[in-house]
Amino acid sequence: MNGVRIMRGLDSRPFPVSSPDSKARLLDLVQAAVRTAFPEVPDAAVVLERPKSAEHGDFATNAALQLAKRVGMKPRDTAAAIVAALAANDIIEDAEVAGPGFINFRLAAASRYGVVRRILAEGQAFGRSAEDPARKIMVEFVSANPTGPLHVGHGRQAALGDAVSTLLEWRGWRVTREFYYNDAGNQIANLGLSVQVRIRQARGEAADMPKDGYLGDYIREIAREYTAAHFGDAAGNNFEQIRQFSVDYLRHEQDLDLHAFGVKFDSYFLESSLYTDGKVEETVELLRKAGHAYESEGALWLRTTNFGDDKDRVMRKSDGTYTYFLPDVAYHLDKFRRGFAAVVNVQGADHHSTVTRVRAGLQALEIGIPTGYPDYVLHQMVTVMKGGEEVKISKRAGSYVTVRDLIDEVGRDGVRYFFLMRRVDSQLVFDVDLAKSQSDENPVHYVQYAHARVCSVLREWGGDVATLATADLTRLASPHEMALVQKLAAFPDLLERAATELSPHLITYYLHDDVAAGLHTYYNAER
RNA sequence: GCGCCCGUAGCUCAUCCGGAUAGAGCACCGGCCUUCUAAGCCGGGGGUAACAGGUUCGAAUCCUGUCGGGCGUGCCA
Repeated sequence: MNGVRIMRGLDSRPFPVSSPDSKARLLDLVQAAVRTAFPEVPDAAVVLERPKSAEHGDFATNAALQLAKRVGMKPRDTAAAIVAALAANDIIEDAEVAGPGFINFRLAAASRYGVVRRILAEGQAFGRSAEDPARKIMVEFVSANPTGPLHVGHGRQAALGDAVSTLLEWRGWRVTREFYYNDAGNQIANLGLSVQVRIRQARGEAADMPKDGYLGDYIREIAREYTAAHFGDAAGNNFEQIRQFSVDYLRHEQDLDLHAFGVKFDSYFLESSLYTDGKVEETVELLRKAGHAYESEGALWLRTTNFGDDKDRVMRKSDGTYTYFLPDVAYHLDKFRRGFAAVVNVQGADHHSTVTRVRAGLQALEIGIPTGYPDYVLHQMVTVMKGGEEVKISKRAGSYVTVRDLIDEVGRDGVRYFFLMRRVDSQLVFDVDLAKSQSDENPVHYVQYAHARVCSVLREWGGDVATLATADLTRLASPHEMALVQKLAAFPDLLERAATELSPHLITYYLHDDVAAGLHTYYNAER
């Protein structure tokens, strides 16, 4: 369990569904059979899986392989005993012992095609769960500093955060999407200074960039806007006003980017509010009271080594200002107090080191926040390919590929899909030329094309989809049709898994490899 | 040095809380256009899952080590 090792793991209990499906009924049957055949092992667990290969039936279980040693029988004999103990029923057409001791089940036609009726009846609700207001969860993502445009890394975060949120909603969670602005601290001061320098340079004055100044062209643009607006500060001397103007300007730009990307947040949280509301000070006090803070070399430290960190961390520097660490702890304390017992943070893997630190800080409060709070989805880095070459990204030098660039060139849906195609722990290569291409090499195109064909078929047919609910579905008996129906039946399980593992890429693969490929095969074979 | 992620077909990648013959798309080879998008379909070749050990009835999957790539390792965020 690589990518999610860092996560506490979400509660995977299934939410109640409207009516038990074939899988649930089959599971009951098999469990009963195991208890009948082997009453001496009442705790035997039965797991039904959907075989990769259609020739292994609709469902399979390895229960006999697991049980064989405990009951002192050969695996295949164990499996045969379970099959023999199956109660009479109308959903299993065939149960056979296969391979080393698997039991493969083939469903009766009525049960297998029941899923089609179910999809027709439930429509978009298929596979989803009703919202449970008691299950509140926050997904924090993007959280870019307002010091520049959103770049490709933020794009991956935006796509991931929004997709994870949607998956959780489909599984019944009440999700709050939140954006955290680091609008306090050094970087913002540098932003203000950088803009101030550009304002003065534009006036023909000599002014040097600070050491960590921002060099991108957008800084000149902000300087121009500020000068144009004037604010009675033609000389660019009102630093506080320049700083505020720059932050507001960039926040607005980021809002436009997110809007173009179709991502909406429920709330925005300003780091600066943690200071103005006294939450930073309060957090320090709580940590002191819990006895894990100490002073050394003029700084205030937290003994995070008591909570799994490899070294203690500075909370307040010797110059009296706070490191980013303390506001982070204060922020997550605030999330907890707002009633979010579950929180997922979507971040780039370059922030990996904060995970242990923030969790340690929350434990050090000793107010009953669970270990492993919050959960993290950490994604690996993004590189951009264009014209067969990697586009180098340097924030310092101001060379960039922004989210807006990608959206303008590729389109919103394509950009989102590309960002969701890979496991989060894989580095992602965004090939702009591929994403733009109208060819079957482009997975987005392949999926969209399948959808277009479905629409086309329905249009040609011209009938009412609702009437299909009463059609004779057992006529869907060709291998292509059966395979497609099986794929559709697997969707609810897939959805649950993708939500529990916070892994949207499972859905993109399903759409591409199973649904789109299945539809293309089906239409062309049956035409 | 230490920590985390990655290494699977020519390419891009799935599969990873151990299961059946390691899959998909593209690329390549051979077939298929009077009917809904040939932007497609059917068939075929292509694999020591980086490498070496270990655990197991069974390892791409778990453990150990080695090699290679990425990201961290701050009184920056």
